[in-house]
Amino acid sequence: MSHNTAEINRQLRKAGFRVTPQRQLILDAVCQLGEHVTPEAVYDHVHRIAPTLSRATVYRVLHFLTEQRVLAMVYMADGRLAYEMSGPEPHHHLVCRSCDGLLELPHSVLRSFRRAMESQYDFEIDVSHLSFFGQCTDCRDSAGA
Amino acid sequence: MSHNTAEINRQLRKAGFRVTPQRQLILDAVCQLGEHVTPEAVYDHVHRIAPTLSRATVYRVLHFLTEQRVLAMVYMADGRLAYEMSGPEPHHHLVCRSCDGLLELPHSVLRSFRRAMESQYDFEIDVSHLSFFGQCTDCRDSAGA
DNA sequence: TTGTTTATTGCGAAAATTCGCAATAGGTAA
DNA sequence: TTACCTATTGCGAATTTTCGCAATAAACAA
Repeated sequence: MSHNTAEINRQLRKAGFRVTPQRQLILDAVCQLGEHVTPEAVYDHVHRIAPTLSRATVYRVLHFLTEQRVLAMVYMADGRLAYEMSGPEPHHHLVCRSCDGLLELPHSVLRSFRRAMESQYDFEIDVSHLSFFGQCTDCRDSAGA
Repeated sequence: MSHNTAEINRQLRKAGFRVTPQRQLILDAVCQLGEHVTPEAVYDHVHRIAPTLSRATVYRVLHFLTEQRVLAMVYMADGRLAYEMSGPEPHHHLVCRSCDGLLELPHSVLRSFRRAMESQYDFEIDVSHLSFFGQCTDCRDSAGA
């Protein structure tokens, strides 16, 4: 468990929300399961510990924690939705549509783009996590051969 | 109807796929319904004309036409998936999470970013349509007040 | 502690999306 | 035109995601 539970709980309470065992379990699950965690994976994991915890709650909590910026939504190549912890330093992915491979993109790469949107459009992009889809070197090479 | 049917059909046949009335109806529907068209909207529209056309087919054709780059997937602020024609000149959106408003982003803005990814990571980003989420001026102002 | 308020959960049903498979019908070549 | 091959459809069932509402239990104040 690498997230700061106490800090997160304080933040939620301060905003008038409640810290429930369900929310903690689900957060722990995402944290342990790593990157690109699907709702079903969370449910499976959590259901073993708390068999009465319902699917609906998993979905609701996942949404909720995303709104609170504790988690970040991640789009998979197939269009499905997954989640992961949204750490203090955002990171991004280049997702290859052909091989489903992931390339990490440091946040610094997005900084200038974000600033440009702010100055040109007065729009504040949420960059907690972005995924870009396309083709990696290897797949492009083998396709073009 | 503003898409070049003949050209698209030719392209599909050339790739070994078939041009069916269902596919044409669904494509026409997306074209007519405009931007950010949901599967349900397509089904409603198409179902009036062809009552036996099934939901499954709508989903399959939407996926298919996206793979063929005829349509582009668009993520809505709530995480749901929608579709739209992927014209010759891509355009992008700044989507406000608070008011769901859309700001058009000309493709030129993305060009340099795309090139950077290509030279730095040798990764070819598919930029047929991108959506960035965040907050627009108005919502930020009213929230911060 | 105890009581009050109301955010949150669990349940079952609804809605949305995907899957498997037999039947249909495009494309092509003779 | 006809016949063949197989991509695609429609159907119904499975799976995933959302919804509505009554019951529960966090947070907080007394």
